[in-house]
Amino acid sequence: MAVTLADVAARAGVSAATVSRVLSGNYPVADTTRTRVLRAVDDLEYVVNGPASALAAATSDLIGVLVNDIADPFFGIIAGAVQSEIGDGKLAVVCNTGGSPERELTYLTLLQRQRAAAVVITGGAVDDDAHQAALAARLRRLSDGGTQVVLCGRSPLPGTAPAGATPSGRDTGAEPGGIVTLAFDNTGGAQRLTEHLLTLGHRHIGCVAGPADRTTSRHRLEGHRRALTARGLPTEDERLTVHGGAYDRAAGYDGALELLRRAPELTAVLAANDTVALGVCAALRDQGLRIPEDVSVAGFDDLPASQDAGPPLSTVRLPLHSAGARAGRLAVGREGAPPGGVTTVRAELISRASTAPPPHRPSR
Amino acid sequence: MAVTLADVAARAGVSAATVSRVLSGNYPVADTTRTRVLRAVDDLEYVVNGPASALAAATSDLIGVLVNDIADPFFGIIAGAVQSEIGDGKLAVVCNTGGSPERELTYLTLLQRQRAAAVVITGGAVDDDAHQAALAARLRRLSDGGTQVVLCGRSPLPGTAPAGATPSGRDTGAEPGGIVTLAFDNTGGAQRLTEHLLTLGHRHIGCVAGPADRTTSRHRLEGHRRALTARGLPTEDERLTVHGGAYDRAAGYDGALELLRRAPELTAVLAANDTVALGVCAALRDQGLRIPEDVSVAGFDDLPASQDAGPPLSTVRLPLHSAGARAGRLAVGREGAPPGGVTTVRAELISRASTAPPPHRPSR
DNA sequence: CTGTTAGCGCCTTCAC
DNA sequence: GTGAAGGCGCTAACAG
Repeated sequence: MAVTLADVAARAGVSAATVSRVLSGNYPVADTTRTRVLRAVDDLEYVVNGPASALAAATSDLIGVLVNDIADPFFGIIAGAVQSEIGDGKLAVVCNTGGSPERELTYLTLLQRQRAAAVVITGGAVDDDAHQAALAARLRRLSDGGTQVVLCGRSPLPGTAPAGATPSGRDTGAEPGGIVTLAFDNTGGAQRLTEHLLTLGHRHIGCVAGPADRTTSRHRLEGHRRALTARGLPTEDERLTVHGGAYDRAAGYDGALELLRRAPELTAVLAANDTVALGVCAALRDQGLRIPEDVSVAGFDDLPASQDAGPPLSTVRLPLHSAGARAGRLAVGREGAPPGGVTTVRAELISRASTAPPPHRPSR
Repeated sequence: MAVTLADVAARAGVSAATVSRVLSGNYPVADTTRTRVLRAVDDLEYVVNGPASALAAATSDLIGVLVNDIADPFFGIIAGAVQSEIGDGKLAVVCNTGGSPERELTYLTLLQRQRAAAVVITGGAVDDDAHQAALAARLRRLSDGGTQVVLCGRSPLPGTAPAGATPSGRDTGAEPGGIVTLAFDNTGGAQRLTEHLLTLGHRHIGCVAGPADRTTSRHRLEGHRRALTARGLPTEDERLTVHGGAYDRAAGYDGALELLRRAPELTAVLAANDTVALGVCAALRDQGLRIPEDVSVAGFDDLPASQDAGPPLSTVRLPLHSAGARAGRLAVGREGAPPGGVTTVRAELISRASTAPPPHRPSR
């Protein structure tokens, strides 16, 4: 039905092999024949059959990108950056996992089925050994099958990337097909954020953390506690921390109300991320509290919208675009893997109007 | 190298055809053989070879989604909704065109090469007859090749979807493989937004419109002018309208400054969309103007961030999620095409704190 | 219900 | 520099 290589060959008066060679370009062909073939291609509006070519060549130009939620700019920015770096001939297959480990595995199977050239997995993982192991197994199989695997914004898989170079000096992470990791410094960022609040004078800091079963949540909380401990302050986890069901605005809203109920004396709230922080702000305002005069609020990620929020959010900037771009380059082999296969990208404190010193006397 | 159907067949003691039948499920197979095959599949960790299967069956489970910028929540929301409706076995290939018509065509070729099952094109088009024609031609070819084409948030292509049912009563848009369009009512939405401003008492309304060569920009401006004309007011296009180079914050910032220079008496600014509006707000604030006391600002789209902006934006809500979901269902044939192949989805006025009556006396 | 037989369209050694 | 031929892994008629 559709026009095939053979049709083009017939029209150009050459063999199918020649047409193939002209099209792939990686083989010497006489200039005169080349132009003749190209004209035939044009006349017939021939378009290569991807599946057939992938089958014969045992390669594909599909690159999978796994994200929790493409509607969330956090992931959108990373995905866009990945795509901008993989080149014009490659196609980015974006898969929304919704944060579900099962869907993550399902999509990886689908991508393996497509013989994807690479897979970029973004965002934090579910903090569960069984799932981590299942994931690691599948990723190793993908990697063995020639698919380049890149983790972006997630800690290295256990047992996948050796910690540092091996005794022999080989950095195993750099071998082609190895699993490369670009981790975000969630712990360090959160620590600096809490220090910022402590320096402002806050002593009653609530946390609306992310879902309890996510590594990102755990790491950010860890940074928070570290800052507290470093100053010899108690952490009061159980009372001052609530876990939301998701990283969304509603979780922030509900979490803030719960926090206020438990600890009306608090003067600052640390949110799981910027989106959650906006929900926190909304809840506080609805309770008649001013930000930052009565309560300070801080987010995480520094999404573009955060600078235009009311008030602009203090937060921790993650270099989402550059990390995604680097992940894209790693995926297509345009950049070598870092030594050990793992790099951690720094998170930078951004101080804006949503944080300020606490009120002199508890206003409530 | 990788395990194939034949390997599974050998291990299960059946023929390759039987394995294929078990896996695709659309053919009667004895229960005992089925389980035996399934166990072999499991033992060998077999994963179907997508390209081979696509080649043999002449179908693919790839669905292309063309967006201007996946980092923009406008497109992220639509893309996410599309993906949520296409089903678990289908893969969404998200392509960032960056608004460039050339890249749009390039990606369509790539998708045609993959023999994509469907293609969803989102967002406005470039307002250029040549490009529109080239696009229409390529889409028709895709459509003829069995790819379902869906336009989401874009006006119907000229000469593609007949206006209404044909005289004979056939609604050509409903035939499988036809090009389906879900258009946004940009004109109506903008008209209502300007009416809102006029009702508040504004008489000097500036526009920071989108790029001049985009249909979306044109349609929104048209709505604005219509509202003006309906009240017998002059439009003053050349002086009160500036076109940004993109739909981004910087365009809003620069556009607002330019507008202020040209028409310091203005009391309201209509932005191309919410993101642009945030830039406008930033510029106005930097000039010492209060929103909405000195100047009102309105956006378009009602992105999630808009309700949390400072101040919350008055805007026009576009049902991005439901439109994307519908586009997804249309793409996979889970929903029939509307009569004539075209539907326009309504845009709803959302009034928030960024718009208010103008100051009594021009404050400047 | 299951096995056999042809291709699907292209790439890639081999010869010429 | 170009052609001929085989096979990539799977599906879809046919038989049985």
